[in-house]
Amino acid sequence: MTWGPVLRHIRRFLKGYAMHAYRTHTCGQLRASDVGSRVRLSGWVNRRRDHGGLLFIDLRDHYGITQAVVEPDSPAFAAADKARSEWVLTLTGTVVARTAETVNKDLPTGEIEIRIEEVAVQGVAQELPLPVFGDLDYPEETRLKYRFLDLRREKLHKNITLRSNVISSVRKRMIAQGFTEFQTPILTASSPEGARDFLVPSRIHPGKFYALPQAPQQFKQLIMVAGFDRYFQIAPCFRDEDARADRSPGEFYQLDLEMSFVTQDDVFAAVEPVLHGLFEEFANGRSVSAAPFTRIAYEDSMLRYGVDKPDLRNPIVICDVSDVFGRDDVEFKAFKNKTVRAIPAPGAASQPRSFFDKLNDWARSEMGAAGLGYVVFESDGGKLTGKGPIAKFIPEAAQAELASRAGIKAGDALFFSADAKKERAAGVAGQARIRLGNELGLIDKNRFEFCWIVDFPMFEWNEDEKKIDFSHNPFSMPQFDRDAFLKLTDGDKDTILGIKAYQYDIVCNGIELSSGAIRNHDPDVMLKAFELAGYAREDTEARFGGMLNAFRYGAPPHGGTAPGIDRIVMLLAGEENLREVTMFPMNQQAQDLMMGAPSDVSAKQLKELHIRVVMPEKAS
RNA sequence: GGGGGCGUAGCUCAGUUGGUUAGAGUGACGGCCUGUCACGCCGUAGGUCGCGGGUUCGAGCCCCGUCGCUCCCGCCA
Repeated sequence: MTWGPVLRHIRRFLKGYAMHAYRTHTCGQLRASDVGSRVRLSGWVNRRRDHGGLLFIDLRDHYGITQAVVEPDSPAFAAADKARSEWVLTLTGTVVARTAETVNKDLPTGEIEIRIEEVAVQGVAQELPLPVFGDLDYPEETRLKYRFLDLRREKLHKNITLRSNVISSVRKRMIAQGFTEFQTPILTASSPEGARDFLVPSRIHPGKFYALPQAPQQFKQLIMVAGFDRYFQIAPCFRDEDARADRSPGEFYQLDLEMSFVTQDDVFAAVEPVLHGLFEEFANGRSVSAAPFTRIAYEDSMLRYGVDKPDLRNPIVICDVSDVFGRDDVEFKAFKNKTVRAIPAPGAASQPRSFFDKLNDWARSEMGAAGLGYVVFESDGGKLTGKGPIAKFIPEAAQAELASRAGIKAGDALFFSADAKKERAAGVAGQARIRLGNELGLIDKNRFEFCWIVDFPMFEWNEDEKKIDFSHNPFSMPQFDRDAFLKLTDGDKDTILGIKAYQYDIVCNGIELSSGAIRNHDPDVMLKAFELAGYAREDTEARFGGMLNAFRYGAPPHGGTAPGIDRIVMLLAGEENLREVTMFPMNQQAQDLMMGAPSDVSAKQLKELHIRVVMPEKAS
């Protein structure tokens, strides 16, 4: 006789009855069909409701909330009664159906509850500096210091989960498009252009430093030179610049991508389905503009929207009316010989006087403008008539011209931004357009409107230093005949400043999601471009020798872009601050309040790194 | 580096023209309550009004300085 079959039988028997130490189900799992089962759940005490003769405990985990109940005559009551908010408990009991009146329709588990038979305390919690239950707003400092509590809260927990799902979807979509994921170094060389670098001192090489990559820009181009054809990476990027609500201090993530043997249109065609599909997947009822996305030349964007990242949900379109104010019959002297941009404000005629004064004050104080003139158009016996402080300087015919050019109808107002400098007039008009869109409620929050901004200028005039600068990315390919480009000299200033680059941004709802370009893979053109921007050939060779050298051994034409992951998640989550979609963010002063970074280091560590700290002198 | 806003109980906030003992809600603690799900009711504890200085008979409130947080400008190829 053998014991084998008997042991197997016993094992099978025990498996049916012995419970897992912590849980048989999650807190979001049980349904009416589970009634009668004996189950074990583990989680945090979300909420405790003590009715004296009856104690409810809502147990919460990542998956959901389940109500548990215990009565005073139960042997488990004493233990359950001690539990407080955010204690971690393991509850064992039987699933019972709730009566019709006590079903909670707001919870997926609302048809049942657990009748508590055993309570095990896994972890107690002190009084909370930040309640997990509820969605009240709390101070940033508290939230960051107790990030682990904030992350338990529903909104943040959801946002971070969304972020993970977004990244997972991006990977799938990129791989499906034939891209291959590669890692690039975190410790690399300091790059002379761009933002301030984070530096890491070298122990082995005294006095020398690594830099954290601002972006894997040169690496991804080298990957193309290496023949991998299509690269992507969810790439960490590090820039030591001051923070903003939509700009994390220190570090952020990009969907970095690069492709070989492509034109600008090929890059667009590869990126559009990824972004469009991604946004559709997580839109949750919101609409996503159809691919192919609208393409707007930089110059047109600056004219029509006053910014290079227009929010196309805003229906307001700016137009130039300099010539109307230049006419002899228009007497408004303040606008003569200036660039004048007109910003229509649909329906603003019914706004009180304070609305116009407030906007004017804002333009003067925050934008440093001379002010925002305006004309209110009303119907006067079927005829459109301008009213307001400056209307009397504008004769009827000129008013009609302004109205028709700006698409004004009765009940609208028309604001004017004027400046001797074209860029300033455009900039103030652009900010006024955004403000008017918000204040007049013209922005549909349930839409994602994408566009490409294309044809950025390759160079710009630096007025302070009286020289030509790169206006965006020095590695972009100029839209110019190669031979003619190589022959350009300093004397061709106007021609040079007119050169566009194969440089483009993706914008969604007024947020710049990414910047990209068809790269300059021709060493001669690259040296020439840097020469035009005032860098001697030797300097360029010294600074970008690695990449230039690579281009001399057979470089394919290539291009790419790098949408910001954090900003994408921010848009999809409907948040206005990156900290709401980042698991462990730093504060605006680039400090991690939970971990205490940055921190002092020991004298020994400094010595090993050949570093001596010189504290800044305190102003006295 | 510069500008705006904020700083009062563990937390969210109120606090009148400068006037007696600085309040409410929430959380904590104790009591009552058998169907709640933001449970309800009663009670208790909890304060260097960010910090320092000044004006005043008297300052949470006014002034100066300072620190912290936040938003913006600069900066972010």
